[in-house]
Amino acid sequence: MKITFPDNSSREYQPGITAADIAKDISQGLAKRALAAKVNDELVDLNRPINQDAGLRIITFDDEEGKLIFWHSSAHLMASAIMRLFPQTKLAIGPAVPDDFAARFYYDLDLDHKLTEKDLELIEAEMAKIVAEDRPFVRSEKPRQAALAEFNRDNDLYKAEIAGEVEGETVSFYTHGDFIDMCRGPHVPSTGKIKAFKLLSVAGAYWRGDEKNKMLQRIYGVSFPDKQLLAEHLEKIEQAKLRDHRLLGKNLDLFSINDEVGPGLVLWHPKGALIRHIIEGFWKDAHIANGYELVYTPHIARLELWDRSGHLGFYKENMFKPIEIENQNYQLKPMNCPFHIQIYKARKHSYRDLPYRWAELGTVYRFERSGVLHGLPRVRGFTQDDAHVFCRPDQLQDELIGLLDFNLFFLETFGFDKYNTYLSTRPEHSVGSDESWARATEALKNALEKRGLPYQIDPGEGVFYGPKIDVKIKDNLGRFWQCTTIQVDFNLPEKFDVTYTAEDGSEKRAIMIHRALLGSIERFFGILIEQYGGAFPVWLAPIQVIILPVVDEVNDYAEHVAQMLRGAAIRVETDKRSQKIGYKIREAENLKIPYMLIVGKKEEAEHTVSVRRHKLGDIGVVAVETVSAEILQKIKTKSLD
RNA sequence: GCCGGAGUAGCUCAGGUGGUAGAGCAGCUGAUUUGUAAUCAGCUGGUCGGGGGUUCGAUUCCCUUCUCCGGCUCCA
Repeated sequence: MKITFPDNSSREYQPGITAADIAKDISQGLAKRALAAKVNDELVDLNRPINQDAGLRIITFDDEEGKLIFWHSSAHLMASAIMRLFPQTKLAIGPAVPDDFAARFYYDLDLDHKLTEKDLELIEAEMAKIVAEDRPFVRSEKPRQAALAEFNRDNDLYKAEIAGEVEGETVSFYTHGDFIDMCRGPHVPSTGKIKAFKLLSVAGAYWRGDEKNKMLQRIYGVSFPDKQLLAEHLEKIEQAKLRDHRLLGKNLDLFSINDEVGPGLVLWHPKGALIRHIIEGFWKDAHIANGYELVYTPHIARLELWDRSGHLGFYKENMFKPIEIENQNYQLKPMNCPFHIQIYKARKHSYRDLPYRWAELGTVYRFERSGVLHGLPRVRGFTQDDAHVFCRPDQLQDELIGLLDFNLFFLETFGFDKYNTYLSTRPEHSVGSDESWARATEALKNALEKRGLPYQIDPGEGVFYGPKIDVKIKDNLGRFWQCTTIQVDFNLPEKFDVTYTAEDGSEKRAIMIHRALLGSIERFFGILIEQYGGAFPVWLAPIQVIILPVVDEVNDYAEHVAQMLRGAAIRVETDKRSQKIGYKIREAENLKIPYMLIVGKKEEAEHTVSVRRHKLGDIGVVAVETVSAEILQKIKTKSLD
């Protein structure tokens, strides 16, 4: 029979041969690295016989599928160790998690004993034994009904629930050593393949992710085919910790969240506030330059406004309680849109004047459940870089395309050039006619396609009033963050009777687009801190330059240089303390100030400065004008280096 | 909200089987005049997260509450 490989080459083999044998026939190296096989389009174990002509790809850890198989097998390995140590454990589910950054596996367990860090070490030690035993993974099959009966007999309720739902009349099991688990597979050949692993954490997780269900214990782990890869992965995790915006926010004195003020409420310290000011200034200028007008709206409004908008009906649980004053209820705003609608309704509008693009950095308050608060990304008060476009149906397409371009301009300015785009369709709980949802979804889709942006459909993930496009940006560590959302809305215009006067004098319904590009200023700031590791590019750095005099005698010259730069609108400070230069440099490096200008008697005499760049080190001695021009150029171009 | 863990000086942490705590850094004062990542000395600084209980006595034991951390769920 003929086996065809991915490069379209082929070889002849006897029927019944396994992928493992074929891998060995190709090369010893491949045989060693082989984890599983893809026969035609099906992932199978290496030892499954191939009986007819087929396409074959040997799967290794380098393949995405290979990693998932490897981690899935690791979950089995971990479960087998747990069953040896805690035989009373009921196993729930143990998959691999595909994620660019947080790649890992877990197993959800039901056991009375509360697992601790210490237990993780015990489990790791037991896993190491099972790896040393090099137990092969062996597949077997059973009629589904028989398996179901056994699970019910053994009171293995989680497996029974899964067995009750899988398709087909047989289910497969994988055994290694004395451990058996129902599993679709495939798996790596044997436990000996899993040479390097680490259990990361234990946490609660609801069965099937439903908070009505029982809370199980979940152990997360990572594993790799060799120790080097594991070490690299753990190093990556350590690096991420150093970039954590909560840590940097404290160390660089950017912001704080204070217990006495309240959880999820951000205090912007001067340096953080300055960065925010620059971002917001850039944002406003760019909006005005792109045909937007700025508006401001209050922080509270009559409760009835939110009832009419539908927010009360859909998000009451996540809104702060109303404030009662003079027998009237007022609501702290969770959204800006009803206000913008009221601005629109302040007068009549001609079809000639549309579209209106109204933008506001609007601070909203949402009651987030206590357990979900997290640094800057998840807070109770935050500022949306919001805008609403009111347009005619015939303008919708162009508006959306313009928005996509405008958005990418923003993201790229901050150095985000990789992103995933999603189109979210109608959710279960929503308002409006099927027809308007179809139109809105179609409009978003067309815009994406006209702009040639690849996207994934996120079924049922739209907002109650309309479908949306979401953009998740990828940061320097490969993590994705949701920022942009662009939502088409036929519903609020309906509820608030938003119209314009058409050419023929009739009143026609306007269409609204809701959009936030950076999302929340707080969250975006958090993302930026992590993206840059606290070392902001020159245009954003709160202190762009620090002058470091070597001895007190040149303090006047240092101040003179500072004044020159300040005159060019560069943010500069001078460190005139009687400290050794190494001390001042160390401090400036820790503050991640992009330019350190060291001046001593030599520089004073020559009217020069010795330039040191953050992380790059000593650059050399240049004229003040030279470095000033360089810095101004970087600011002007919003350079990222 | 749920599961688990943790709250000691501004920060990072040590300590104590119940007798009111200690270091480094930061801050302050002084000395030092220094050439590319930490000069030296002295001083200040804590109701040991809050409240309640047990006790002669609680930072330590118990209860409760708040906040944070790792997750789950949720996120207009």
